[in-house]
Amino acid sequence: MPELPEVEVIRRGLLPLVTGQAITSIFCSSKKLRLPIPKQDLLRWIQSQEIIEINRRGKYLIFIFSNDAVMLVHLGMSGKLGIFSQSAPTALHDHLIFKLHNDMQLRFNDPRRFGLIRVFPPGQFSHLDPFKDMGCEPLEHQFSGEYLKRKAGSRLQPIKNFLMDNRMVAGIGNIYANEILFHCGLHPSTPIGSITRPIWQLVAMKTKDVLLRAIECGGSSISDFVNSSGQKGYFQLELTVYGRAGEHCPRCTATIIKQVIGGRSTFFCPNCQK
DNA sequence: CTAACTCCCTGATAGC
DNA sequence: TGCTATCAGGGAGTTA
Repeated sequence: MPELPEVEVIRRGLLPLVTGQAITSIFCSSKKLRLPIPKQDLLRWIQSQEIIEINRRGKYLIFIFSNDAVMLVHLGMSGKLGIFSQSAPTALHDHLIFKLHNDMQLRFNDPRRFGLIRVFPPGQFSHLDPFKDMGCEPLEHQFSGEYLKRKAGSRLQPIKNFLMDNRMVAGIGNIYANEILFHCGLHPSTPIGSITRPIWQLVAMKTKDVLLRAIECGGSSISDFVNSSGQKGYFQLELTVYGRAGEHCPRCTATIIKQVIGGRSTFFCPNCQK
């Protein structure tokens, strides 16, 4: 389940392999992802164009092409992007394949089809800004305790739901919300309206720490991008609480608890997180 | 206005 | 061994 760090690692892994490459042909499956794959727009605007850069906003990858067309890719729950040789056999659930000028292929594989591919014709991207409601990038300067406090207001919402709300903070999913709150010593149900300025500053700092550390972990396995099994190991980060119900807290002797908060599995140490 | 729920989808796993 | 039930969850949409 790629969240901001995984998406960033994928971006960095792909960059040196695809920038400057023209798309010589495109294969699309007819299966619907979150939305149908825009086959006609891909053929019309992306085919034969060169990849100029790849950016990221939250969990979205933003491919910029030489004609100024833009393709957004969201990996959903199970989406993967990888570079393969032409001779590598295609896999079940390969939904989009770009054949590149250097005879390699960029493949998008997504078993659960929660992913999303969108194409913006040249000049249309900023016009229809799909990120207008998205919150701050947590690794950018303006993401701060002040920002969080302002967004939170006096509402009763549990902080975990708040951190996972992409209108508040971009790119944080269930796993990193759990990890961040552990490192803050905050109970996931803490009402955001009750959180003080210094604690918001702690949240901002720990959010940056956890995400940056995860990106660094992923960076060490970037070489796995070119192989027939796609990228693996971009999940090398040692998770402190997520998925560890019943195990001992690494900081004290208490047992980590699993509880559903906001419809999602939530893991925390009942002793360290108050 | 917020908050809580539903749906989309397949693969891994638990239970029988 | 082989079946079925359950769970995983991002984001959009709907309901309360």
